[in-house]
Amino acid sequence: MGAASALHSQAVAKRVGIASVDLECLDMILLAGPVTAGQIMEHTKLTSGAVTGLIDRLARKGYVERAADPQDRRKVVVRIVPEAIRPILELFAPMAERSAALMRQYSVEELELIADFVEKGTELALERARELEGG
Amino acid sequence: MGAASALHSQAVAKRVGIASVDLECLDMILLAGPVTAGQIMEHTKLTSGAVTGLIDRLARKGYVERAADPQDRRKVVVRIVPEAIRPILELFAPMAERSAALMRQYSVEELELIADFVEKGTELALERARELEGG
DNA sequence: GTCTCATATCTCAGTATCTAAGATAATTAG
DNA sequence: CTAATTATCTTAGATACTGAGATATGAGAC
Repeated sequence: MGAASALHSQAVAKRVGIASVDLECLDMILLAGPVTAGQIMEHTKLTSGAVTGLIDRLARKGYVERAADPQDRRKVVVRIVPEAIRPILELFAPMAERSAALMRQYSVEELELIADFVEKGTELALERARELEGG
Repeated sequence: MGAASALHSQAVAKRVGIASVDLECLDMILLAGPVTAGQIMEHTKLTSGAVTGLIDRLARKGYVERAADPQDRRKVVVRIVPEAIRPILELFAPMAERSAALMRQYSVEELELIADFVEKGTELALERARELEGG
């Protein structure tokens, strides 16, 4: 399912005309609200130089804007430009709708069971990833 | 969960010292048996030139071997070298064991429900990806 | 058989992205 | 107020990808 989901994202990215990493990053900014370049570094595991380039690409296409953080002026906060990403959200909409339709076929108890499994599986993967990075 | 799974794969790839795409490709060859360069193209959505380079990298490190297809000598079949990938499989083992342990906490009926949901979700993503690529 | 077209992979030039190291600027601690 | 730290940007060099074209094999028409 992870592989299928990655293929879906890749297909959307190709339609939009941006790289998969760039789209993934855009999604992250959308979900996490305005984020700093450093947060993008942590999330994508890219170096600072690569993140600078990534933000440059997204900004050049108008999807995001850079702004100085008033609290800490070393930081750069990156904000989504809502109008610009609307076409992208529309490409995701059919998948979201069909997922919702799939979920409606299950009872609340069943969905809770599935969600619980998914959360535990996610935690397992994240924990093991941390282990591999650390030791 | 897809993102977490991707992070786990990335962490394994980093430990092994190869790129994520290369590891993903190795996994595919392992699952699908000996495959041709063309099948790798389809799976990874890379161009033929990129796949040549990818096989070169895996072969140089000894993980796979090239061989001519006796049926069609234009084709190049790529085979896993089992001894070489053993250390990689060991890095995946803990995650596999813990996933198995998680699954043992559920009844057969519950697991069937979850598997069914996952399969349907996978099909949804693949179908939508095909739509985006086609129309 | 041989000619043509299609298929499978490789090669190569140009482009893009990444890493690593170092520069710049702002913040924090002593 | 100086030194150390933090956050981002810049740059050079390495690597990988795309697209076009080369090479070699296979398949069908005649």
